[in-house]
Amino acid sequence: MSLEYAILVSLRERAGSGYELARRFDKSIGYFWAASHQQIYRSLKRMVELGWVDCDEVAQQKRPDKKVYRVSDTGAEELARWIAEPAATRNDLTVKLRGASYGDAAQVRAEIARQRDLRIQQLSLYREIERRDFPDPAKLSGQALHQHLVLRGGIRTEQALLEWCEETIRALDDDQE
Amino acid sequence: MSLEYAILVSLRERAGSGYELARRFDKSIGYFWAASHQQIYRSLKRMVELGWVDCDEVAQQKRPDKKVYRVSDTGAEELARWIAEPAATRNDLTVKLRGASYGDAAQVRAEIARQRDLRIQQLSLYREIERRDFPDPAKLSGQALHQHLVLRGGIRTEQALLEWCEETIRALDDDQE
DNA sequence: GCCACCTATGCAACTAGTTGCATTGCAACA
DNA sequence: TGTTGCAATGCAACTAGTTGCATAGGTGGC
Repeated sequence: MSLEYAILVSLRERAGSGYELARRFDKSIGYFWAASHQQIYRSLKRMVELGWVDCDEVAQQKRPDKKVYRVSDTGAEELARWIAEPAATRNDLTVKLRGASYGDAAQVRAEIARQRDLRIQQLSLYREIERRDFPDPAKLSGQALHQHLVLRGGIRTEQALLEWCEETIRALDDDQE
Repeated sequence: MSLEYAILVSLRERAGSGYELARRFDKSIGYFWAASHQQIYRSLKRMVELGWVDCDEVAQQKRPDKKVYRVSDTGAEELARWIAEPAATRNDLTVKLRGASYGDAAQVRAEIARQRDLRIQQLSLYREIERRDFPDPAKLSGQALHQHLVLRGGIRTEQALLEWCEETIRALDDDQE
C-alpha cells in the first residue's frame, strides 16, 4: 500500500518524527488523505525493519524526547522503484505525482496519461448507460430519479478526474521545456 | 458501516441470493463501490443473526441450490433509521440517496444540503491555501508544481462534489412538486 | 473423457485503517 | 495546587476489505 511511500516522500522533503509527520499529513498530502498517528508510527516501525529509514533519538529540553527519521539509500531506491510502477488507486497516483522528483518523472507523466485514458473509457461507458437507461432525465421521479442521480455522481467524478489529468499533463509538459 | 445498508437497499428493490447481489453490485451501486462476494456473504450472515433479513433455501434444477434473502420488518426499520442519520462518507451519502424512498426523503435532501455546505467551506479553504502558497501558478516548477497540482486535484474533486449536490437538490425539489 | 467456464457458497489468513486507552513531561492558567 | 492542554510515543482490540483456496453441480467444446 502507499502510506509507506507517502511517508517516504514526506521524509525526503524533510526528516522528521512520527508526530511531525502526522501533523504534516494534515496539510499537503492530507488534502486528500488522512493518516492517524497510529498508522504512521506503525509504518515507521515497519520501515525501520525493512531498512528504508534510519532513526535518531533526539533529546529535547522542555519536550519529551523524539525519534527523527530519515530516508536511507535503500529507501530512496525503493521509492524510485515504486514511483515507476503503475498506480492502483487515485491516492497512489497522487502520491506518485507528489514524489515525481524522487523518481522517473517521465514515467509518472505516462502513468497519468494512462489514467486519463481509463477515465475517458469509463466516462463513455457511463454516458452509454445514461442514454440507454435514462433517455429522458427530466421525466424521472422517485427511485428511478435517485438511481439516475447516483449515476450523475459517477459521471461528474470521472469528468473531474479526467480534467485534472489533462491539466496535470499540460503543466508537466510546459515544465519540461 | 454502510455495506449492510447498501445490501438492504438492493434487497428491498428485489430479493436475491448472495451471488446475485454481488453481480448487481457490479452495476448501479457498483458505479462507485465494488464489493467482493466474500464481503457480501459475510454481511448477509451477520444480517441474518441481527434479524434484518430472512433467508429461504431454494433448490434449483441445473444449478446449485441458492439462498434467497429478503428484508424483514426489523431490517426495513433499521434501514429507515439509518437513512435519517447524517452521512459519514461520500459512499454513505450515495447509499442514502439511492435508498431515499425507503426512509425519510426530506431528511436525505437536508443531509445533501449539509454536505453541499461542507464542500463550500472546504473549497474556500483550498482556494485560500492556493492564493497564499501559489500566488503565481504559471511560474511553478518541479516539486512546487507537483504540490500545486495535488492541490488542484483536491479543488476539482470538491468542485465536482459540490455541483453534484446542487444538481441533486434541484432535481429532488423538482420531483417534490 | 477431460478441460474450461459459470453458478453458488464459504473458510482462513492476510492487510489497512480506526478507536480507545496509557504514559511521560512541561507550560499556562486560575 | 490542581486542571487543562500540547508534544510525543505506543499497545491492544476492533472493523473493513482483500486474496487465496476449496467445494460442488452443470454446460459446452474438443
